[in-house]
Amino acid sequence: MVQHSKDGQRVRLNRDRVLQAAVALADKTGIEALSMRRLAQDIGVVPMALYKHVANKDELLDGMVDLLVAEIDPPAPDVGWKAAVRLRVLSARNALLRHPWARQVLESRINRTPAVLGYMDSFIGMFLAGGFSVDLTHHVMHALGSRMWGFTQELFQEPVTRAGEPALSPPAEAMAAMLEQMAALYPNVAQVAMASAHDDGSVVGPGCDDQFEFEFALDLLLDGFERLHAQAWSSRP
Amino acid sequence: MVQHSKDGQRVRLNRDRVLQAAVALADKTGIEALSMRRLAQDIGVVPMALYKHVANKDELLDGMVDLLVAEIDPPAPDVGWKAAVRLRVLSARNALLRHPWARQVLESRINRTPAVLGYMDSFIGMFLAGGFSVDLTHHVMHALGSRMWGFTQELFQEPVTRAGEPALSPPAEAMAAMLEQMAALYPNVAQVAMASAHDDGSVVGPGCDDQFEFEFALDLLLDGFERLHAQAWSSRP
DNA sequence: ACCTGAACACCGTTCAAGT
DNA sequence: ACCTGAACACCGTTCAAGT
Repeated sequence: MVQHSKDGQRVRLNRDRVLQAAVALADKTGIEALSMRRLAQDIGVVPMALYKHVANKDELLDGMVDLLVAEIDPPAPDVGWKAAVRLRVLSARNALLRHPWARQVLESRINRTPAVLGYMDSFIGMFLAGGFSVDLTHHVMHALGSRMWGFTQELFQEPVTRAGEPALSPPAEAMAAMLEQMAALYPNVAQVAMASAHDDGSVVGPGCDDQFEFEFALDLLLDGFERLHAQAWSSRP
Repeated sequence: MVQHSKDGQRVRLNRDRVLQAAVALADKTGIEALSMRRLAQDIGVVPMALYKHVANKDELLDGMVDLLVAEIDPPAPDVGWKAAVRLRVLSARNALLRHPWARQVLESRINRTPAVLGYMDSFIGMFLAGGFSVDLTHHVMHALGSRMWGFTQELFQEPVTRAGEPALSPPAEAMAAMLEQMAALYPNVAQVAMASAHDDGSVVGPGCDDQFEFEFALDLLLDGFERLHAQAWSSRP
């Protein structure tokens, strides 16, 4: 993993190399396996060498988020606020799908680096450019919440499969018995799960189309925003 | 912290005492400070004693979530689905405000203990009882997402103040200078922040009414659900 | 200026031994 | 049956020393 230049000399470590390596490692092994020591080992350097380029692990994580933010598309020009917001949120979502660690990192910390503030600023700008009042924009941003980052908490989330381990599932009969017991204990969960499983033909698993669910909620909110804007809604009485 | 019965004998440790102590410790010192070793010390027992009552730290966290779920009110009878859902989500939110660690714990793991599944089941039951199709209920649950747990990612979240440390803020002139710089770099953020600060008279801080923002988004979604239900919306073409 | 080694104060968890 | 002590394989980070 140590990078060498043509003449065999070590490439000098710098902040960007550290952050890129951290993202690559987190992508590959998951966020729990990302430690300063493991990262250093991956780069081919002693743990303490990292501390010349990031102050501590928190700053490392901030830097990783900054790299993620840079992957999100800028607002599309001339498509109207609604399409612009929609496209951008879906672009953020795509960035998140490429970096599964990002959701947890975004959720577990206050993110106020210049890159993050810049993203939020240009996000707010889409509503203002669409003629939204500052007041409505404020509340609408809150309503979007984590959707602005391309995620919401998933309801029927699958267990995180560590990179490497295969997700081994119990044999079919055991599965059927489990389902039966589930249906007895949690009839409503079962009903919803059955219905969506029937739709897409998968018997096990929730059989949800994540993308559909995400856009369903996103559009509900966007439609709500549109309605409020049309009626010149204000939070002030 | 060691509990003794009247005759001075040690009260026998059990799973519930461990979980209660864990919740109390997390409430008091924050989730980062909750370690098996620290918890054991708090209870007055050697670390390994805990492992007779919880398999590992993950199970401890699951158990803590179960205690939280038990604090959420059951569905209110005879008020209609919309009021029932609204009340329950706000009850979940209150439970979360009492236990600041819960949001992170809920977000960082798959929660599928019987207590959690029971909560989800009865939550789904509110929509079904309101005449929602299984299909619509399914998507509506996804749209609620983490709002079902009483939270969404807060946009302008304050830094977490560790229990104990005072939140010291820079002097007023430094603050003003910072705001000016902020406004130059992130004009849209500044505009939104200024407007809401003006509303409630606070100059520093975002000046958001969390409760208002939460209910704003919640009601947008609930209104959207109502509209879809009224028009017999289905995800199947 | 940048990297290193040794050390400190922590983790979660195992195992074999105590009562 | 329940608790203990010692040990293992990890953490993030400090400090003083090397080149």
